Amino acid sequence: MDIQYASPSLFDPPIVLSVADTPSSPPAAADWLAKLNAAQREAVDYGANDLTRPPGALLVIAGAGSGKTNTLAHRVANLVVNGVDPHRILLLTFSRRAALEMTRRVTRIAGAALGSRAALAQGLTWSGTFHSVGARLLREYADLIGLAPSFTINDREDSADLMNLVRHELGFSAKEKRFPSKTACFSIYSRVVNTGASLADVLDGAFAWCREWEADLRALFAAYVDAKQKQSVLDYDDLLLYWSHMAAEPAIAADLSGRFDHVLVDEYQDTNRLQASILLALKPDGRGLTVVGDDAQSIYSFRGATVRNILDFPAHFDPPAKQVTLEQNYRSTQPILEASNAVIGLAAERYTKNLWTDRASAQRPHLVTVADDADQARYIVEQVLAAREAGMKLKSQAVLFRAAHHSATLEIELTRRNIPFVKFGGLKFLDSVHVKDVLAVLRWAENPRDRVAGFRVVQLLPGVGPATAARVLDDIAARASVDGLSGGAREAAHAASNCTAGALAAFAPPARALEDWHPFVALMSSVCGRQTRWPAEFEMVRRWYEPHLERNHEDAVIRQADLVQMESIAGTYASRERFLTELTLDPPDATSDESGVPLIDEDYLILSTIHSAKGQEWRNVFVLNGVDGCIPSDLGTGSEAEIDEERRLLYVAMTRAKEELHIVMPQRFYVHNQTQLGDRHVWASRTRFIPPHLLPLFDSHAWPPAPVVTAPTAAGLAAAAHAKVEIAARLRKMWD
DNA sequence: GGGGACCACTTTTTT
DNA sequence: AGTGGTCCCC
Repeated sequence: MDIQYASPSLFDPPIVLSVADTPSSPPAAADWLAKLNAAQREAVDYGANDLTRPPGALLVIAGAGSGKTNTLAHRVANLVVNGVDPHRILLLTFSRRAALEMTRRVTRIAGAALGSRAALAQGLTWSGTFHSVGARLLREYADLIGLAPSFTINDREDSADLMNLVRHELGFSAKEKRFPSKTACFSIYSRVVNTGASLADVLDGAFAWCREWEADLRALFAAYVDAKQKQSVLDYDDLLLYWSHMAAEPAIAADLSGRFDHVLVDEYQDTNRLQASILLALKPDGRGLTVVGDDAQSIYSFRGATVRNILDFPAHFDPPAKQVTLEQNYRSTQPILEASNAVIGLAAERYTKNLWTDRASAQRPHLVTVADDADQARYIVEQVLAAREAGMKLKSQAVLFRAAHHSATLEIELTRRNIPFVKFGGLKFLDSVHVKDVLAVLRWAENPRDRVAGFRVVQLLPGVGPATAARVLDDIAARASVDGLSGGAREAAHAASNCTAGALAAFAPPARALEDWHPFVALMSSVCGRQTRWPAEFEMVRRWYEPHLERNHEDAVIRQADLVQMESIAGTYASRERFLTELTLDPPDATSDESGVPLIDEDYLILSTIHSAKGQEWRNVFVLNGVDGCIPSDLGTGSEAEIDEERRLLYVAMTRAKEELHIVMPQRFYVHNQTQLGDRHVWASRTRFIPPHLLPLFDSHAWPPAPVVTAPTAAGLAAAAHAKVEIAARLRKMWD
């Protein structure tokens, strides 16, 4: 089959490595590999210098801080040094940040080895998350698989909204007994897709209270899939699902897997069945496949990830995958590592190794008892500032927590004390209504069949509610189906675009919306017809939106500032489509206090959920709320498996620390909005993951320290008696 | 049919 | 704090 690549710009001209740079045996057994230990070296070298064909599957079990990223980067660099075309390497990472870091390192390492750094800088074009790579591939092959290339991607909320729309249409919202919420429906759907399990099994396992709705849910999901297809909209799961089906289709599979000689996957313990199936479809015999991970750090099972992927990996292939284990930890001091090992050692199921290190230290991790949330914040501020006084940058220090809201009190205290910070995880500014409103306009323009976006946009006008909005959308759809009947997916999309403007202009709005209707039609026809160049278009939408923002929100000024900031982000993307896609798949993951995002060179403290801290390290680490109910979260104690995942979370948090680790335990904390009792506080006890027999591994103390009662000593008084101090006289003198 | 007022409920983690 | 539902008036 002859594949025409839709966007050739994705492929930079292949890098030509000069013959002198690629000797058949790597230069002098490569001293650039000399710093690696034996196990790392084995992983890096495995099959790398056989130019005839890629080696069989490789599994690298890499404990926390064992130089995993470095090893993977060296392996990629080694492949390139040995002549593999970097364009033919697919590198799947967990986040965009990880992808950038990896590309940076590979460039540096391979550059040092080859002395042709500049050429390699643009080489690794295929690195990113499963989802973003999937989106790219799907756009290229869209025509072949009956997908409109202009498809838009729904984030979690959009997907739930669409699910809700369908739920209403099927009349499930009016059932006599309450039907599962849109979020619940969507979670169930997503879980079925990601785990590859049957609906019945998923319901039995994780959603027992929805068991009775199985038949209705099945009908709902069928209608949901139908709606997505009619609207040319994909959700996150579809990016993987379409990819996996595409890769299993013989006509496309050969071309697809032929594009990549090597596929490398980071954080393999956090992939799900669907992702594993994609890899197997790409590399059925495992040749050229490398996966790296650590089962002790698996913390994403709530999203369908399964450690079975990593455990069963070797046996998938014949001969079984080569396995290399990295056990030397280069990150943490020995006492920190010992405490972390002890915590993970109590897991019901233990798969791996104890990490070891030669970084000695006398300082055990601190286990600090404080009175409450407020004292916890004060303790951290005091310690952070003290460390900075001692020369440790704020950026080298991090505060980690189980749930995003756990840092609320600390954030207030930091703001009050003027300490800059950046927070990772939790709500993104993309989730706020005003940002979603503006994005909905752009998404609707990009894909006029996107009903969720259109529904939202039309209702921004005063006097337009769900009923009118539905009529508007029906008008547009009716027009589009007449005009677009003959063409394929691409033609239909174009036709739909024209129809939006036409149908809007012809629509008779309700009296209350009359005044706002014409500016709205003008905006939409301009945006749909691409009459304005890209970043300028954003400004146009923003200006149109501003009066609606002011009408609907008390705090319009703050929200306006967000949109202005977003406009400058928009300017960094080449097109509307790129902007929407990348923003949905890799949303900016940091938020900071109201002073705005700190400048690059400015120093700031890191606040992060434990999940978002994955793969990172800091010299000084504070873990908030080391108490039962927070770690483990009281919502995650249903089963032994859930508890173990919470334990791994604590393990991940602890192993982020290089030099100092503080686990802080407020003795009581406030619970807000309890239904019956209103706000109240509850007493908390130390996390169950640090039982009494582990206490010797920690340095336990309370803060603030009990005041030492001092009295003048007899000797002191005797000494003072010699010098009689005339204080009264001094006070008088002040006014002379 | 739109929308304001009021109430109950809810968020653990994220591509 | 924001959502979703219901009630009621325009």
